Amino acid sequence: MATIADVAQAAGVSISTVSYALSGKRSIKSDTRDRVLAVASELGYLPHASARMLAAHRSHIIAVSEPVHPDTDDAAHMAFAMQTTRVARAHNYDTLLLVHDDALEGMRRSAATQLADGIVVLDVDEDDARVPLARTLACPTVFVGLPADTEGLVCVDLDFEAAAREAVDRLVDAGHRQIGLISHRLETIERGSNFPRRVLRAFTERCEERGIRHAITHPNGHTADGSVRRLLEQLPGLDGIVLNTTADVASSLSAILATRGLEVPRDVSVIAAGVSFTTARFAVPFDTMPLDAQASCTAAMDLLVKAIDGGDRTPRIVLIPPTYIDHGSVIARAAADPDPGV
Amino acid sequence: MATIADVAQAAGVSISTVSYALSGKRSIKSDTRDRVLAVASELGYLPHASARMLAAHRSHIIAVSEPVHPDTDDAAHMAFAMQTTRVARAHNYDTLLLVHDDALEGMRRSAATQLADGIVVLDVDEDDARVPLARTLACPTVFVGLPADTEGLVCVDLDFEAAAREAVDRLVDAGHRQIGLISHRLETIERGSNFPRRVLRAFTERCEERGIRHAITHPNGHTADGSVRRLLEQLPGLDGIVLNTTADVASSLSAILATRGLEVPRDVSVIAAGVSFTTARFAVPFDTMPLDAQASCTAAMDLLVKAIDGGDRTPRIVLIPPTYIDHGSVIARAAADPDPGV
DNA sequence: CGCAACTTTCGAAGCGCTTCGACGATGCGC
DNA sequence: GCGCATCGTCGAAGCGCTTCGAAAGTTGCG
Repeated sequence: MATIADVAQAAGVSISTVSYALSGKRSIKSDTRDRVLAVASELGYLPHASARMLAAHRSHIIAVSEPVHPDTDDAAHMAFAMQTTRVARAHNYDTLLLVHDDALEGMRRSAATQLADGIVVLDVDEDDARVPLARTLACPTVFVGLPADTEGLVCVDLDFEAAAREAVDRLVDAGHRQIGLISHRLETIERGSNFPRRVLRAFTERCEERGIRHAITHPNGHTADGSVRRLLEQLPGLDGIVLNTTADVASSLSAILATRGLEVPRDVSVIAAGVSFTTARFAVPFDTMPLDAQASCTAAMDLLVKAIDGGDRTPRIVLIPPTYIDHGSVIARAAADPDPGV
Repeated sequence: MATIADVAQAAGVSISTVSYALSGKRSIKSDTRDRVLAVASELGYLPHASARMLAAHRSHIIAVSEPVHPDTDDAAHMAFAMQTTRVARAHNYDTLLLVHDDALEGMRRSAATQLADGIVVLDVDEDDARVPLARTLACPTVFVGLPADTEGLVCVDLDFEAAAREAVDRLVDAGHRQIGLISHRLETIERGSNFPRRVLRAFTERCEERGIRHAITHPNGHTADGSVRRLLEQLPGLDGIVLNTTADVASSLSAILATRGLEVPRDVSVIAAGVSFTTARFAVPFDTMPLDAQASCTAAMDLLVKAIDGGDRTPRIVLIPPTYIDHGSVIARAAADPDPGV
């Protein structure tokens, strides 16, 4: 491996000149700089990572805390971890994956040893133990997801409330009058996941504001079987469904409605809101406002880099407005509002 | 952050004594050592990662190359990345995630800058560009998966051939006489994935050795719809199915067979071989020989650590024998072999 | 009692880089 | 033509740790 000393010698300049030529932190005469760069690339010189870290007090590594519970939705988590990594690279950072069963230990260690310049916390629970920990760490930290107490934190998340409201509004504006919400399994919610509750709350509020009959159900297995039955019991004239659930439940919905003679969108309109899978490949693709890993991770990384490089650690909550993707699963009903609005 | 100098001063010894007391690389009188350890934990001392790396020529970081193609099976990949990380921690290594679109650049960089002590290459293609690259790197590398040319490499993989043979044997021994294989989509195979071909080959060979009628099909969508139709065309008396395909295709199988009046296992026995999803939660759970991330990653990490710490870089191929998990989806047929064997 | 052989601890030399202060060389104004 | 600011470069001081060699202090044996 070539060192900076090799480059300096080959280019006939001092070590510091090479360093400045490569970093651009001081001006170097352009022909000297060109010579240094040429020699460096010829020798295949790349600075030794730990030497650079030690001298510059900067590791260019970001730790990603991704805990894994039994009911973890692997595909969704993967997307976030991958996106975080991809976005980090765009900022010239590498990512260290922390999945140790004790997520706290990993965060503490990578902060204390200064292995990481910053931390991204994924899959945040309502009452997440990583929240109080982050408050004690000197290491800049960004949460992707909203814990209950956000005091002093930097958080990024999809605006689930807005997604729920928009789903209701779209259905109501298109003339729907009996709307059901298929939520996540109760165990998921009880385990502490936060966003399903936010959707529940906003859904209920908006339906009530608009004076619409509504019902909520939680699947108990991995299909929409029981959910559909319960919704129809409560809303015999069910004409709209909002989905905020898992991929397996959502993908089973059309077939299960079909067994009751209901077709999407002919009889029932469907909108997925704040879901982490794509509905495009379903037999009947549903309109969706996805929980977009790319948007969240990009915003989170911007904030993190700003905190690391710019020293701006102002606490803040960034809610990402949902994007509506139309797949034709919502149609206007006979009793449609004369002014569809939106 | 406390440094080693702080610990030394507080314990009234020299820096090197602290270092040896903590590393155990030289003997230190036990009461001195205890005092040092006590002071260190009292001050919450943890060695500065990059200083340690620089001095010890060891980063305690392993790079994990996980490329992402359009048809990537996210959940399966996640499992491997997570398992690798977990196993690495057990060896006191952290993992750096390399998912940059140019996987080669990441490997080259982390090796050249000595950011990583070793590399784990996941999701290996038949003709993987990372193979020739690894041969040029000084950094110990382990492949999880088998490329076409394994010359000089260290590779770990499930013994897919054995899994395919065992599936055939189990079915034949239980009296099945017309066996179909539902493989992966052709585009996946053409993209370069290796293991589907190994399964195809071994399946065909074994069926011919045992003189059994057989057929192979590739799904073209995300359900088993067309596959079942094609198999039944070729094998009207189809009584056994081997699955080596994706989760969505597999999970749709029972329902699709049902539309033809076929029930598992009453009419058709099913075995999944070398699949990366769990069949336990299917409506009808299938017997399976899973592609087990934990087994592969553990074996890979053992080899990698042996290469890093022990300097043993002998090329070798480790094939992990499949484990058969019985869920009752195979039953004996009328024409059963008098000696079920196995 | 003296010397060899340990045992225990220390000092100092790096690891390869960044960065600060300084120094000679130029350019400019008066 | 002299002083002053600016430019381009260099030397050296770390960053916090590991590790080698050696210096004390101890023990054992002839």
